[in-house]
Amino acid sequence: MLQLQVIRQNPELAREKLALKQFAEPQLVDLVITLDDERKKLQLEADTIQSKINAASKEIGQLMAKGQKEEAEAKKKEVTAFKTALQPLADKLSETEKTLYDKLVLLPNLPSDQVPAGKTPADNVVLREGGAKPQLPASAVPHWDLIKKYDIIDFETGAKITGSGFALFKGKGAKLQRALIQYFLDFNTAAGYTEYHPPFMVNEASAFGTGQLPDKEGQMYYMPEDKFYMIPTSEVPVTNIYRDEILKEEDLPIRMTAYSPCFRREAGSFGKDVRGLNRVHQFEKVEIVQLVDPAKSYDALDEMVLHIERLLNSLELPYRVLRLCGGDMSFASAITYDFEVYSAAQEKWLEVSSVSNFETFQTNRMKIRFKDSEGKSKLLHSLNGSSLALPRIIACLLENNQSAEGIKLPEAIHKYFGSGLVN
RNA sequence: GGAGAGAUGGCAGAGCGGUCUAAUGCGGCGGUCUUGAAAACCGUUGACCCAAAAGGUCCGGGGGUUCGAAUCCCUCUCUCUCCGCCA
Repeated sequence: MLQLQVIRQNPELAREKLALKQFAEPQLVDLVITLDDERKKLQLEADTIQSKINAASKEIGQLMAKGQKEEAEAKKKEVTAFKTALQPLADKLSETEKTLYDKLVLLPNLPSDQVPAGKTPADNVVLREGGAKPQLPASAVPHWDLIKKYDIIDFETGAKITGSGFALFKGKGAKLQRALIQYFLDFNTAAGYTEYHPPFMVNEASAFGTGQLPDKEGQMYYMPEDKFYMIPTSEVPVTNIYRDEILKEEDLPIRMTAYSPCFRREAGSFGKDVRGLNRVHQFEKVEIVQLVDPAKSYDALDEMVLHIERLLNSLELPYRVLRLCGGDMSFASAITYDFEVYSAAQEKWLEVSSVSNFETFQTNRMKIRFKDSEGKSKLLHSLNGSSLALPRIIACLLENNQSAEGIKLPEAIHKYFGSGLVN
């Protein structure tokens, strides 16, 4: 949720920034400001009357104590008149507050100055590439063939158990996934992130806090009996750890990491281009989240980007870093870097990580604040990134490392898994 | 699933219709004393709305009774205890 004061300070800039994000209703900015003016006016009027009621009520108490019953009764009548006058004002005020809030919540975050213009993924800017694309033998095949050859992931049985897009990992496949999770968590904790294992379902307040509601409601699995949402990413429970809290400056930055399965309905996005592990309803991911002093959030963002780059380098996968254009960024983000790895057999780049600075957009919803050196409470900045999402990493590891002898895995995961898969 | 108890400021905890602008303790901050520290003593210390002053709101959430609610009533959520079931 945007901070009202930011919009009020410079409505023109807010409208420009929203346009960069391809937001269709920039006039909402003006509506929000009008509603806020209305709210202030009503608040003042209501407070003035309330003040009179409070004073009169106190007098009644004192008159009663002195036994001046008649005077007290007269005062009571006075208060009743005030209350009658207050009622419609109070109703109007709460109605205005609600409308204001409902509109404010519809505004996406403003993109930061570094965000390039553009509407579609084609407009994203490739910042750099790393690693080397492998030369595969002519016999090389995509991962959906390799998983059958080695009998490590079974989509047919997954579909039988649950439905399409649910993978059943088996034998070495199950172990490879577990090994990667373990490696990623170790890599993150070694860099100073505290490990968490959160609940995999969240309540409505948590889903709202990180911005999944109301924006992505249809993308989450929902349990109506208990009003729980299956998490689409551990970002949701982990960031909500500090919801409604005021942190001390010396506790910053907060750096957290968590593994979780991620559940996504992916409604409408299944076409013929999404095969095998490229897009599934349940996947494993290790996430990093930071809560930092606003003055330092862009340094933290750079640090997270480097951290993920180091991790990808250790996996010896060819990758590239993109800065997303305004039109391709998520609702809540102020700036996003995507990491893609090159899937050599599919000859495609696959997104494996997304690193974002949300600035105060999430923390404003969650009221995550800190006391600054002057003792004032200020909103923190929240950031997160995947490190990493498993399925596409597994797809690339299989495809890019296939050979006549089998699949040779990178050194970094030998101690977690072994050196590879043999024919 | 059954029965009961509870939810108050950073923490502990009193208050159970009208000086609650919430006692007290701990913690935090400032000071006195001290070469310095500790101890002791004194002072101070919640959040939110409002440009600010004035004013207002907040004692788990929501609703009600009343001139007046932390306090009474309804309801929801959560926590604890006991019983049952269970990985």
